[in-house]
Amino acid sequence: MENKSMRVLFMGTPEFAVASLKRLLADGHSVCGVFTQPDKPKNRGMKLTVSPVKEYALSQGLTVYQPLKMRDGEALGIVETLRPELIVVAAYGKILPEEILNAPQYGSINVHSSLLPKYRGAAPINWAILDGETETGVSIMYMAKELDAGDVILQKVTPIDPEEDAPALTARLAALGAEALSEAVSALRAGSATRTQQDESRQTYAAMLSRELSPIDWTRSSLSIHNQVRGLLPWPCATAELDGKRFKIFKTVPGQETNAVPGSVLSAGKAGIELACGDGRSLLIMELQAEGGKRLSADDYLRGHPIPLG
RNA sequence: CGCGGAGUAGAGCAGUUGGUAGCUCGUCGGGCUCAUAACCCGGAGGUCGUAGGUUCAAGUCCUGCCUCCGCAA
Repeated sequence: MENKSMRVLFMGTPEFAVASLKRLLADGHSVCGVFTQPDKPKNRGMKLTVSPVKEYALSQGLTVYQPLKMRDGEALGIVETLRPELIVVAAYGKILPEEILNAPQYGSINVHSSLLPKYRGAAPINWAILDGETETGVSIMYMAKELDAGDVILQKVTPIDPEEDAPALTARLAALGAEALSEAVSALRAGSATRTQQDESRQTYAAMLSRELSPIDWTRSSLSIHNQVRGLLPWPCATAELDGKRFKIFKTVPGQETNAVPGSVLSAGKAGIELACGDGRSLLIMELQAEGGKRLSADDYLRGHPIPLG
């Protein structure tokens, strides 16, 4: 067992990355340090928020580093001091310079939640859903200077359920990613890891999400709006205006055929709030949240807030 | 101290200028119907987030605290 373990420097920030860090520890690797984004004032009251990776790392007694910049030499200094055999990056949120990537003898690898070369970039899971993809997966690849463009070591594919939302898929891919990472590290250690160049002609880019993507355009198809709702969770969320108020929409179900004007409310009851979309079909809102209110099922919401049809 | 909204029956809401706490749904009992997320009748269920204060009287006004949420990041 001893000779199978690696001295690893881990870099990651959100919940997605925690599964991979956990797996490295469970596999018996020696995690010599953890890089994560600096604590930032966030949320209501601008409270200082600690990243999920930092929280977990500290609970395991690991040493956490939160360099502000990757290129001022300080980060490289830390890496040289730690002397990792391998750097593992999972949704760290910072671009690493080549000096750092190439420092470890086994190099640096990344856990990316898409089937590269598709969906390079910051929000691959969300965009896969937004685009209505029926399958996605995780890739473990070497890190190259260009973002998410390095040679792939291995990939794992998984279907996307038509009702699955981004948080659910993220959780599954985090587990799948940890699994793939585990295999990749073993292969690297054993010298049996392969590397496959990405087909640049097929690459697509998953840009960061923004609130501009939120407003629902009811002239679009029922299905694409449904994808928008599932893909934009947990942030920035699809939003709709109903009865003059703005709502976050959390869950929808594609409905029936209709010839009503897009955006009009066809019914509002136990089954949900049914609106007409642009492709002659309707969409049922099942879960929503008004400003200042909490997340409610359409049924619960309607009890205290009748919505006029039309 | 970034801005703002909210805590009232199991759930969602209303409660006007302070004066016996109300609505919809659910729930329980009964009835009606071939039938129904149907309809009718009746009942149970609330220390109004919490601690104080003002008052003859506080869900309602004032102050502190707790919790939840929208915006902004």
